[in-house]
Amino acid sequence: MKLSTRSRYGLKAVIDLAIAYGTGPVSLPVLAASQGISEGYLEQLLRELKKGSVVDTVRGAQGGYELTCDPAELNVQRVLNLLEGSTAIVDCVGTEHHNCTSACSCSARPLFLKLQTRINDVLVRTTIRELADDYVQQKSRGNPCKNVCE
Amino acid sequence: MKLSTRSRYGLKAVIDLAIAYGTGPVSLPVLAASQGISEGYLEQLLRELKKGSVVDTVRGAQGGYELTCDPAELNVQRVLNLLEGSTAIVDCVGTEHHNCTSACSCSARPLFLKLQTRINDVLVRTTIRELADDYVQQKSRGNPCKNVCE
DNA sequence: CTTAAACCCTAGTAAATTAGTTGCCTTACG
DNA sequence: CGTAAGGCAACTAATTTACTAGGGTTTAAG
Repeated sequence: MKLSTRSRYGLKAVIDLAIAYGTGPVSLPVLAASQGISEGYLEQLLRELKKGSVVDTVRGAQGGYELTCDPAELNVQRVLNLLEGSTAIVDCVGTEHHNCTSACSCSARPLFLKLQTRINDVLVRTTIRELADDYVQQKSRGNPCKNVCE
Repeated sequence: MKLSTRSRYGLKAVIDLAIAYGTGPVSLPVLAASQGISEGYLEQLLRELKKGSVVDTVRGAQGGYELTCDPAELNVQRVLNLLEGSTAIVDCVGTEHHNCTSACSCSARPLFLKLQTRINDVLVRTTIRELADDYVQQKSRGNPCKNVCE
C-alpha cells in the first residue's frame, strides 16, 4: 500500500513548480535542493512528467522546468499516474479490467472497488494549486515547514 | 500503491474461513486449493494471522484453521495490518508519526492525510462478514464466481 | 501403537522493484 | 566559444516480494 518515493519526490517537485508558476522555469539543481535529493534521480521523474505533458522544459542557460498548465487545472491523480505507472491498488480494478468481470469474481473484489473509488475521489478532486496554496500559507504563518523527509 | 499478493491471498483466506465460521476448522490444503496457490505460501500468511489472534489452529488430523471471533466483529483493517505490516500509504501518516509534526511538514502532507483518512474509513467500516455474505449471495445467484486471480 | 493428516518453523532463493549513480550528449544564452 | 542547463541510456546496489524446501511436532483414527 505504500506510495513510492518516486511519487513523493515527483509530487513535491510539481508543487514547487506550482508555487513558481508564472515566474519562469525552475532549474533542476534548485528543485533537487528543495527536497535534499540528487539531481540525477529527480531528473528521471521530471522526464516522466514531461512525457506526460505535465511539465515542459527550457533548455540552455537560465533554463529549467515549468508546468504546462495552470496548477488549478492539474489534479494529483494525473501526476501520480505518471510517476507510479498506475494508481490502481490491484490490477483488476485499474482502467484495464483484465479478466475480472464486474459481474462477480473474487471474494475481495467489492472491497477493492470501494477502496479504489474513494482513493480516486481524493486524487481527482485534489488540485496541485490547493496543495501549493496550503503550503505557502503555512510558511507565511511562520510554521516550521521542511520539505525534506527524515 | 499496490496491495501485495500477501494481502490479497490472506484476506481471501479469511473470507473463506468466515464462510465456514461455526462449522469447525478448515484445513490448509482446502484453503490453498480455493485460491489455487501453494500450501507453503498460504501457511506463512495464516501464521501471521494467528500471531495477530485473527485465526486459531487445531493441530493433528482433521485439524485446520478457524476464525477466533465472529466475522461481523472483524474488520478488514485488522486483517490487512497483519498481512501488510501497516496500511499506511506513507510512514509519516501511520500510527507512528516519526519526525513529521502535524503542525506543518512537507508540502504533500495534507494530501497524504486526506487519502489515509478515506482509506482507513473504508478498511475499518468493512467487515469480513459483509464480504463473505456478498460472495455467498453472488454464488447462490449462479454468477460465475472464481476466487482465483488470473 | 502406528500411521497419516495436519499444523509449526526456519532457511533459502529467484525475480522484480526501488532507488538511486555515472557518464556522456545536446541546446542555448552571453 | 564557454558554461549552465536539460536529455538520455545504462548500470548497480539494496530491498522487497513471492515464493520453495525440508524437517519437526501434534493428534485423531484405525
